[in-house]
Amino acid sequence: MTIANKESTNEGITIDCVIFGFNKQSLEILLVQHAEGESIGKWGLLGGWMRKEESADDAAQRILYELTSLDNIYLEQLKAFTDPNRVSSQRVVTIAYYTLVNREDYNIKASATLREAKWFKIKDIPNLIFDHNEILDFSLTQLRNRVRQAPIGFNLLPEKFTLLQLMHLYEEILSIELDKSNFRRKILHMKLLVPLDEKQQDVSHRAAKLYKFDAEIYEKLTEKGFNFEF
Amino acid sequence: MTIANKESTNEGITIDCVIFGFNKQSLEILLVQHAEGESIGKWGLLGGWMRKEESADDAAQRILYELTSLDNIYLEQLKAFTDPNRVSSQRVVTIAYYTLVNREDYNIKASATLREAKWFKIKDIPNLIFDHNEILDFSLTQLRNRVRQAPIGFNLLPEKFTLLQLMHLYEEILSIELDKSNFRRKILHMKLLVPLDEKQQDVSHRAAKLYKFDAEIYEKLTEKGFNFEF
DNA sequence: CCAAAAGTGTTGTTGATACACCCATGT
DNA sequence: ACATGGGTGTATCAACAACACTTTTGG
Repeated sequence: MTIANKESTNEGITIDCVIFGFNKQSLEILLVQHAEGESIGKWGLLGGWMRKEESADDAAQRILYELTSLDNIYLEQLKAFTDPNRVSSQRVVTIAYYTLVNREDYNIKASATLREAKWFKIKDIPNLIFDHNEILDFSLTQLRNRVRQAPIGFNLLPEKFTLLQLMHLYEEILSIELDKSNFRRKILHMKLLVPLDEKQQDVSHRAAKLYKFDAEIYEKLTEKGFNFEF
Repeated sequence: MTIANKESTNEGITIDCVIFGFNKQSLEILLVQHAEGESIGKWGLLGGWMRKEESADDAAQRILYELTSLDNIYLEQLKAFTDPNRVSSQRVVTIAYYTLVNREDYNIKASATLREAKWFKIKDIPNLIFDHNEILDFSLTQLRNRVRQAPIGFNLLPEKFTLLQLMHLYEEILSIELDKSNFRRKILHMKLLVPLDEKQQDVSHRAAKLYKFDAEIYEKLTEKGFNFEF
């Protein structure tokens, strides 16, 4: 994020967001181009100063909204990065967040954005400003752990999805190969997904049934002692 | 932590530590008594200001050392707590840590401490200053999750321990009951523990074999794809 | 008819669970 | 001898992996 414009901000604390998206079977990250300061043109995480009257969660929501116009996004605090030398010119502590967005939603609303933003495949991440590569690595590890313990992967998919889409998502995030049949059994057995009376359209093969994830069902199962594990 | 004495500190950022210990089959937390300000006599987490030239990790180590004289302790960043009103008088962001200590080590070295400190059982935690109860609750949830995913519980035990001690530790932290036989099988099957040529002393029943945890073995197993799961 | 993905069925293996039982030691 | 915890053995069941198979649909 940019080291300028501190009016009404909390001294020395910024927010940085790692924004994950999923597109055509690959995991991607949204980066923004730096517009000011020493490092014009370099890519980095989306960030901004935390304001005096807002919490870090609120600040992250605001910063995310300013870029994407997206609201109500899955957002989780990652870690505070505090190395005194992480930014050369002055001391800045950053509180990093990661977020999972549905690329379809994003594509619709992201028109009126201020900064240059672009999706990068994990393999193609360039050198980023400050310690942003480190933050990104950390967030990837975190995502890989979390996605096995809680049903958060759905946030990367459209509301209605097929089981194979979901399987490809897990394969990509965890860098593993899965067996179609076993994956179906395992997921359906959890009774977490709502089967819809709809099928894929315009595919040149047998159309797959669509499912959606229901957070309420998950809550109820959790109360009964159910534990999502993949 | 106390809202005073900010010379050479980073503006508005403190460190708070949730210190877990395990004593006679119950999980306990070390709290310190507030000596200054509005809330004299109230209990809270051990805390202090982060200094300008140190990272949060370093600050946490230092603050912990100042109280306990303990070095090289298992310490992990929990979360930044940032509600603008979490401290009434002014805005203070805190970066919370949790740490697992071996009570035996602590008892030896904790003599020359500055503040009044006391161990509390989880059930007996009083009302704490600021949002420290919230931080504590969060750390408990975190501990319960982490202890199942990584071999960190050993930090709460003496270097040499019996399998039953370890089992009681898990039972207490996770609030569950475990089967002795099945627990032994599961843990020993991981081949993570080193059996020692030593037995318990001075017990009024058959003496149990002692084991120790070896971090190097764990590293090697992890490289081979082993995943600690309890 | 063929390609491509959807979806079902079968089987062997592994690991968790429940529980019964014997062993060693201090009082 | 008995209480207390240490330690072993076994039967049952559920979950998972591997893999073969059938079904639907567009081109």
